[in-house]
Amino acid sequence: MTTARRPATLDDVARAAGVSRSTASRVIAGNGFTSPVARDRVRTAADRLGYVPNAAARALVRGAGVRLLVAVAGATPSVLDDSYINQVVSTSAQVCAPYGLGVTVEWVPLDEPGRLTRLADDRGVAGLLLVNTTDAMLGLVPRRLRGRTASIGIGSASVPSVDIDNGGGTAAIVRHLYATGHRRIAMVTGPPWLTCATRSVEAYRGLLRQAGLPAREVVGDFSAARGRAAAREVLRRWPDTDAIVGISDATALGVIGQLRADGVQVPGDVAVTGFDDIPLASVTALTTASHPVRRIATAAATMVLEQRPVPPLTVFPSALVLRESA
Amino acid sequence: MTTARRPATLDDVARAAGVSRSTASRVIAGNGFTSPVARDRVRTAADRLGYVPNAAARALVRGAGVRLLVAVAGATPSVLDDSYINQVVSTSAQVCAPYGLGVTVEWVPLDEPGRLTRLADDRGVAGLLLVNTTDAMLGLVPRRLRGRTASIGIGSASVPSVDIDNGGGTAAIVRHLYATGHRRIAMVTGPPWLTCATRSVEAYRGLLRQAGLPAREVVGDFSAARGRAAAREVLRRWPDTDAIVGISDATALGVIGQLRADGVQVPGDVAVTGFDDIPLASVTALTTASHPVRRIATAAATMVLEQRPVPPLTVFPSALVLRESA
DNA sequence: TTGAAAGCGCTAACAT
DNA sequence: ATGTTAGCGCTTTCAA
Repeated sequence: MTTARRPATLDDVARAAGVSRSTASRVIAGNGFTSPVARDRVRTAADRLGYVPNAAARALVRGAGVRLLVAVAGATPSVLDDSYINQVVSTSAQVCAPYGLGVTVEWVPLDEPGRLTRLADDRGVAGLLLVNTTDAMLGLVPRRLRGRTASIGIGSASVPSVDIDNGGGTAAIVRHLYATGHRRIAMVTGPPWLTCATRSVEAYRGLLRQAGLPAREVVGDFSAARGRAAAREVLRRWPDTDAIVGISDATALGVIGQLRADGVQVPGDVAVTGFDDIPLASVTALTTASHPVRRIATAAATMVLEQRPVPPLTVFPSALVLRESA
Repeated sequence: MTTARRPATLDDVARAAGVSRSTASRVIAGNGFTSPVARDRVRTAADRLGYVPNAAARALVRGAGVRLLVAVAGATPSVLDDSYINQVVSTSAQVCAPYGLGVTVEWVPLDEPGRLTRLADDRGVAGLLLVNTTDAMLGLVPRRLRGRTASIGIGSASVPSVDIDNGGGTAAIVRHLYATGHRRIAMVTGPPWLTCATRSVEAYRGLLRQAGLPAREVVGDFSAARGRAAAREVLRRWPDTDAIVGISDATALGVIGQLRADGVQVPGDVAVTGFDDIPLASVTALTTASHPVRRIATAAATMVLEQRPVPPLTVFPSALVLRESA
């Protein structure tokens, strides 16, 4: 039985390997010149002792941080209470684990982007992951964090980003509706300030215009509750509507719930589509577009962790998922 | 404009306040004796300089860690890919933010509880949050982390826990079914090793026994896919079943999907209930029991952060939510 | 290619 | 009640 003794430090490893602490450090951290012999001996010793570098000590001397900050822009703190955000945070936390870094989430009010500065000025912050960010916030990323920042959504010259092809995804949905005979297609949109939502709306508008059809838009906010209300509004304003495009699955499910409650057949009378392909979309047979959120979050987190030159924009495709609701 | 200069250290604060670094430390960290005058001057100086303690330095000297480890027990790594876990991780990350601690998630294989030891031996780990843990894992919490560990689910003499009153919640559901005239009630259970799931099953069995009714159990795994298959199995084995209790909302939604696909009316022919009240339960009009997951995660995370003596077990109630499916 | 030495920012004895 | 002092474990000049 191994007694619960003090865990090995770099000094222990160096001593066991018969080299100086500096050499051991160079081998473990992977910087500076080391002879193959030294490398080998240090690695062996480290393995044998179960050496794990002390993240705090490392961060201290390097002036680096110990955690990844996920900064989510939004109107209210409740934006953090969202399954998409949960997934991004949780995935980041998985990606960070092997690096010995933790993850923290904070809300940045839309009308007070300067909050980001306060948060990012903390030296404990090793990297920054912006979610649903605005141009104003992108401009406020402190210089110290340049190259240690990535954005999920829009990016900038100095902030690389990963994004979903929302336009393409929405276009595929609208084309499908058109191809299946729908001509009076309405949309429940997202908040206007959100670029990714705007791209969907623009794709919808563009396609309808091309087809010579009028746009029928009601503003929503991604929530199911708003979706219910929006469904009523759509049918009140345009009673002959035969399809409703939801900006999100939650929106679409709200729409469907309200329609069915009002005796409207889905998809018989009105076809309904979502966006995101949340787990329950499959259960509820919702036609939607799927997005690899985990892969996206992984890509973004990896960018800030790896510090390698990365392409300024990585676009992930949106894939049409046909089910029964449209 | 404030030039982007080096952030203030404790030394800067001490100098500005005209006291020694130790005094400043005592004021900021809140330990040891300090005069009201000193307290005041240090606090003022810290505010003025925008001082933020360096988490790495603090952790280093204290021998404490810099992150909270959320350890999730499960059969496969895919347990991390779950909305409940996402919510726990994300909530913890919110709670940890003001403490300057990050969060990390790792999977602990059920058949290899020792993995926990390896993970927790990392000195970077400041605290431990066990999720869906087993007795074997509870016994492996390293001594260093005693008092810095909490469990969501079962606990032990040395590990305080927060838990849901699954038994009570399930009992309320079964009673409701009974009260509404159902007598041939089946249940799609969870994996047998999970204590919280077992408690639900036992409540179900107990109530049926009391009523002199036979139990009808099919093993599930919380997933919708398994729910679909289980629905078929239930009706094959007991064709006259008039109600199905799902161990989770996903299970129940799978059950409902399959029943409807097979032309069975819900709740007309068979009533179906879920458990958890996920956001979409309301949209799909699922009768279920709701649990304050965010409050639970907050309570658990706070326990490990605050280090105060806490009650060994905090039970959160399960609240019956009546909708249309039963 | 390696070692010696300095110090990152902070806390906690210990002394006063 | 406060100051002095000695590190926590690591990286990184600087010399050799």
